[in-house]
Amino acid sequence: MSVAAIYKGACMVWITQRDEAMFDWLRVVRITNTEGVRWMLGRLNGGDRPVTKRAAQMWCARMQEVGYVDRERVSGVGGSMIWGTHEATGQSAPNLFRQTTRHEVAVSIASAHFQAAGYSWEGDREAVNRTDHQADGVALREPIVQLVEVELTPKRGERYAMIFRALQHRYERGEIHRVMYLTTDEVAGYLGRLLEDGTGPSDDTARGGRGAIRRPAALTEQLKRQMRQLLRIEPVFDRRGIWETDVQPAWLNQGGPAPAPAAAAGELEGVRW
DNA sequence: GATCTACGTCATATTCTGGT
DNA sequence: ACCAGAATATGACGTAGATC
Repeated sequence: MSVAAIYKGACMVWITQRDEAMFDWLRVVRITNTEGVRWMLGRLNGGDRPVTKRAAQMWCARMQEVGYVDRERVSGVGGSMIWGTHEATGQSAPNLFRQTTRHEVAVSIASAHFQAAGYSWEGDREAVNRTDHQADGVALREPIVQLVEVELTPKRGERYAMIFRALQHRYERGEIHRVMYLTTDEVAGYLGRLLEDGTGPSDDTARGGRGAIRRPAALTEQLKRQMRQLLRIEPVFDRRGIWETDVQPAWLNQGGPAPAPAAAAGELEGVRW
């Protein structure tokens, strides 16, 4: 193993391949928290379990001491935000107070869980046009290509209709096999109703920050049926966007190989998940 | 074997939050 | 503003493993 010793005053910190792999991961996800570090360190240590919270904190403290990691406690979020410094990742520090930051941290936790379960993880390709959709990440485990969406607040029904059409298009082209929605309880309930009868939530619970969500007339029966096959919805995040657990959910190892899109086209019921 | 880092557990300190 | 409890971070210490 290639190991570099970094001296900072009287303190010496070993930078191992594992640490460099952590920096690579931080370059992809940009920002995370202690939970994400726990699972990624566990994965890079060669296991499928997270290290303890203390170990993750110690790793952050060591890397912070030599200037490779920075962190900050943010009021109301819970825990510290953690990111790689410019020296470690070549990227500038993230803005901790953007609305999307909580979402980015949640995506990083999802990424860490998938990788701990043996998937590889990469960012989705950019949307090719206005009707296309870029997911939060892609979890790969040969031969299955799984898009991952982290959904902490519900979108408008019309927006979902557009996204679902884009997902179905990508599925039919053979680009992807499945889509996993990792959500809060609230969003899971909303999406579940949306895919069942298209009614969506009552107006007072269906606020995505842009007013009440109305009935999404654009969601056709065919699209709902297609999405019930293509999507899987798992409510793993709490209201803060934290997914805190020491055990991997069973569904990370469920599903088996997906059928080719051509085969699935005529035989949709119950084959993909 | 000596020395050093990594990581675990337990105890303690600090910070945040919600109620009065 | 103040207080109590919860959440989170930190410190101390022991053990394991790597290196010389």
